[in-house]
Amino acid sequence: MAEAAPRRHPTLDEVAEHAGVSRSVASRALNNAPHVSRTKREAVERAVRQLGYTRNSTARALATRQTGAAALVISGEDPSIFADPFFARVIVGASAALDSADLHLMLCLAASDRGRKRVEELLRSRGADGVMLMALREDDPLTRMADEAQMPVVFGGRPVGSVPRWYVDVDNVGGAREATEHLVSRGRRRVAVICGRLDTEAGRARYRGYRDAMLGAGLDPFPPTEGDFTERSGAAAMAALLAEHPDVDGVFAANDNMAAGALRTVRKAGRRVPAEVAVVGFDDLAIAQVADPPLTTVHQPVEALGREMARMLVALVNGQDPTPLVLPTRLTVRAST
Amino acid sequence: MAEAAPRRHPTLDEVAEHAGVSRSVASRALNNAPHVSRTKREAVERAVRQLGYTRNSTARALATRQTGAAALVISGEDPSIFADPFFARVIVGASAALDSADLHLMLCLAASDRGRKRVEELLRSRGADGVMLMALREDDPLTRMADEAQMPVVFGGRPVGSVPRWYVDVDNVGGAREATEHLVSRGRRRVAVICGRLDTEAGRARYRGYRDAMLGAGLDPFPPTEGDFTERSGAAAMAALLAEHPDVDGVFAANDNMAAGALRTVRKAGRRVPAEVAVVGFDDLAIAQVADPPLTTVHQPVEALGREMARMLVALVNGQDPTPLVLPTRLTVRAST
DNA sequence: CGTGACTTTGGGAGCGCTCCCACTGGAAGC
DNA sequence: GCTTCCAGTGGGAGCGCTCCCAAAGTCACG
Repeated sequence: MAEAAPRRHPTLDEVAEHAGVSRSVASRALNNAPHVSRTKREAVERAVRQLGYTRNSTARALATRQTGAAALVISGEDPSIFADPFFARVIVGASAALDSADLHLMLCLAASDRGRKRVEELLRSRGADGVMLMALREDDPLTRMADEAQMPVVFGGRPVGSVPRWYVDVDNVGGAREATEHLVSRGRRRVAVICGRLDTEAGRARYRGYRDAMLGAGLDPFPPTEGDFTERSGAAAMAALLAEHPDVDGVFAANDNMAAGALRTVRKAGRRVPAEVAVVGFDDLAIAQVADPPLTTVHQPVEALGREMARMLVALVNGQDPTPLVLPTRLTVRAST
Repeated sequence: MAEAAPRRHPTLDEVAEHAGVSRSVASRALNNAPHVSRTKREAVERAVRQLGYTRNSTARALATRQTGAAALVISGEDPSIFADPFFARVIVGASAALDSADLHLMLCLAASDRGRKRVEELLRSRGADGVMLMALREDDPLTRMADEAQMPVVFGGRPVGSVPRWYVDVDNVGGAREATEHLVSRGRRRVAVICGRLDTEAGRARYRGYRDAMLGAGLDPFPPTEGDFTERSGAAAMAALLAEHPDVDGVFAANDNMAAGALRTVRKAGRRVPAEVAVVGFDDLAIAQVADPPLTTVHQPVEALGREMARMLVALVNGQDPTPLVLPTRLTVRAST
């Protein structure tokens, strides 16, 4: 026609013109909406193909007030927390669930101040349809931002000191209790604990579970020896434990990384696992199976955690009001106990 | 005023009215653009504060034709490939670089057909300003999509069989060669190789490096024993190797996961590392330090890989024409050799 | 053949922002 | 005193889409 110039991106108007219909009809045809005759629908489809048209998602987002994206925000002082494969698996689960709801995933590592600023900007400027929040710590500035967010918020794990309206968590207390009871049932009496960060709810809850189990068994719980969920901190905590309580015969570590570190220290100290010291972890990540000896651990459904967070968010975005979820854990016994 | 109704989201027009200026001035003030008097600028800032205004990022995106987001696409048959902590570290690097360019990160795990469809949709509908592509395999459908993408594309690692215009890679050949030469320098003569997937460029390049080094030392290279970059596959490959070539005295594994698996098998077979069999890995991920014995490995700058990909993309988005980058590797010697 | 009940159609008004441009008025230059 | 210049200003036209709504066409039924 007149405009043979190869425009970069054809618009819906051009498709409509090419197909000899109005913009409205073209739009309806594209969205598989009703009230379009068979002929015109086909004409539009042909025009789309000939022009290589793809709808501009930004314009659509503006008109519909839906961005088509959900954000996953991972808090933490420094970005290396994200190196924990735990998050990778959460993402796998969330990504799958978002995929089936046709939502894209925006990943925000809110480590630096700048990162947090940008998250705040995102939450306030409606750059996403909803947000999933993880790894919050005590007095985390993200908690306030979440309150002020202009969109639905789902928490992964509960924040410290408050119970949000919507969250997906794992039965940390129950899992830790079961792990500790298992050690006791193996005849251990001096069962120590290597805690995760006690400024996280998961860290606290797992200690609580340990404590409950010890008291329930009529044993003295150890005071918390705190790690930060890394292998290195587990190794250090175990060294401290061995120095102070040489008669320790069991250890519950609040995650697998720290349990692996503990294993390393115990081995280096020349003690045998599980004969002299039995060790239980938490998470059941890959490292648990690779550890030497393979780690007895509390399995938690990590992909499911991500998936359920995403599903809950999708429900919220669709105007529903889902109920919070606490996923069960399950003890997996291997050679370390 | 007349409209005392508590509107959900104030618009720029409302801010302008509240501040007694025009929309244009308000916009300029918000963007720190020139041609705004001090008084009006302050009036706008006050109005913004009073109304709790935040700019609608979608509307802005439509007007500027910039989404403010970059996508990171990770290919792969099944999503579990993403569990490899390698990607987490790439993300940490990329995220930091994108942060300083004020771009958000969209993460796409293009595992399923549906996932790939959605990536294609994203690339064609300009849902991002640019895209980083990783873990492509031979004849990967994403290669074609990348060609047709309506935005800049940066490759992480080279795709099989072609050299894209913009990429960041790691010196896989050089690293593998150095690893193998190191084994030879330790007096090993029967040095086997556990390859990564040979339908990836990294897998092939690392085998090539191994082969070069063996030939250079006047030794017979082993034919490739192929793994898939997982610990389990490394263990299996090592078992096969030991069965077929009981006299193996050195192994180069194409990544740390497989090297760790090999370590496990060797230990189970009752051979000592490194006395009887020396093992070298590739990547220098956390597992290398935790392995028993700690793994000699080819360190690659994983965060830097992500960072440089992001930087290159930012440059492209800004209309520059950066040059491809190949990052150096470095052998890190530990107790396994 | 009129009437109500649909379905199909396209015009137009947004969604909330940026940016071009024409206009004003005061300072500087001659 | 009269141009020249430019910082400051606001109107208006998009960006490309969705969706409301009024108008036109189709059909069956009494």
